[in-house]
Amino acid sequence: MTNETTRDGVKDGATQSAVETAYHRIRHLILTGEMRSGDKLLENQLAAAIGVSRTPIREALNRLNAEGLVVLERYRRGIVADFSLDDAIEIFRLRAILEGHATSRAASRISEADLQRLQELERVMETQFEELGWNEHLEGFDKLNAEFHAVIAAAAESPRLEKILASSLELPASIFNRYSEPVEVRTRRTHAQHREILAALRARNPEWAQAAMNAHLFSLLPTASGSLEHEDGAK
Amino acid sequence: MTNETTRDGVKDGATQSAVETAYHRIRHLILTGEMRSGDKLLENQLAAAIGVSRTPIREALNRLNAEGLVVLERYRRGIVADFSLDDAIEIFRLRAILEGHATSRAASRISEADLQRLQELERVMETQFEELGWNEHLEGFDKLNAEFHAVIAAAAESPRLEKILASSLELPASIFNRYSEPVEVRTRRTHAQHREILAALRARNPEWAQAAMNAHLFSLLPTASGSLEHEDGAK
DNA sequence: GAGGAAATATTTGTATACCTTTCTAGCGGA
DNA sequence: TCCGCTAGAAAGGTATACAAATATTTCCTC
Repeated sequence: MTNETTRDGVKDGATQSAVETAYHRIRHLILTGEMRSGDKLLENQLAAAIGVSRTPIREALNRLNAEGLVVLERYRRGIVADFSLDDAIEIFRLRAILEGHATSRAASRISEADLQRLQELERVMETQFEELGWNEHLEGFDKLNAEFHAVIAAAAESPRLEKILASSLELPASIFNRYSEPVEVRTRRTHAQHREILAALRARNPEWAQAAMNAHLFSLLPTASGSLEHEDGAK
Repeated sequence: MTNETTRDGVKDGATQSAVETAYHRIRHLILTGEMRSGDKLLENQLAAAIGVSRTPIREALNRLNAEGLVVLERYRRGIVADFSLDDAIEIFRLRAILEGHATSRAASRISEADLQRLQELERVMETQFEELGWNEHLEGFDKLNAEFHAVIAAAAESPRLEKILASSLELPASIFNRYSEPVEVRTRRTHAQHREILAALRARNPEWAQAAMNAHLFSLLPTASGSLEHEDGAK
């Protein structure tokens, strides 16, 4: 039940390739906010930092470029992509459409094991929230929440849909936190919504499941004019 | 509008990079059916054929792998992806969802120039069909039809949506023709549907436009059991 | 002739060298 | 001071060399 990434599970020795290493390292830098929008991505510098040559670095940057996380132009140095409010809105709208569809399909396909996994994930998220409070639970929450959504996407049994959700519609957590409602407002509602999605999946009710997922995502969707007064004046 | 295909144009304009050349050449080989599912993609062989080194070939193959057109496994030679009937159904379903959404957005955003471009494209398609007949018009049709859909996708003004439609949900024409209804059945209906989509866009009616696009795409969607009896016996 | 292990040939993965283009610091003139 | 220009430096693009792994052939045993 606690298997994280060992799909085949035979041997985890598997010596990750240099481009896999580079890809995950750079992606992590961006998604966690260690590198911010506009930061320069110099191939030599990254190669030295990660300990491989420029070749795998270039391959990793190209993948991240295709996913929209970095911007590459010929002969120009790559930079971390900038996400405007409009970008965030667009991503959430597309996520809602595609993840709603995925949830609908998942409702009639998901296995009992996956349902239990979802319940366990949500239980841990809520426990950590109660124990650690609003801010300290965030790091663990992001990871667990990502798996919660990934399990549902996988249960839809549509490999291209799963891939699009995992690769093309990612948003750095820092950007998300910048544009969305503050964590105090959305945390309790998120947990209630997760429980409702789980209930709809258990009931194997595609329409309900889709609607619940849509409600969840649209509730997080930032709006251009209305809901940003809470932004702190500093910065 | 965009003057693509500037092969060695008279203008000094932007000599295409080696990876762009390789990417388009290989992609064309696959989409037109010159290379079929399962065919081996040897880097050295492609490099020699296209006249560049392995480096840009590898970059092109990686892009095509991300788009789902080729399958790469570490240390194994790449092969042209295989598209099953289920794959074709999945792609058309996702296209319908996303392109329907794009058409809805386009209805309230599309420019007069783009509307005229769509009308012109449809006019040429119908003219060529009348003049060349069912089979001979196909090559030209595929290109014009692709632009018809691309203009609408661009008019939606959602760059990620446009990119997903252009890159992640492509299907080789040969595969499409294998699984879909024969050209004699679908050609006239396709033109009627294009006219309806155009009318809905002109009327700036998002719901109508989305529904018309969905009808168009779902009418092309192959079904697992019902609609393939027309397949000629020679299998 | 079949099966399988070792030897050989191919093929991909990575590092490095070299070329082309962009970036930047410094200079000179208005 | 502010442009504009121009080398020199820096960075990305491509070709090539070499290492690691796979694919194929050879050859032995039965």
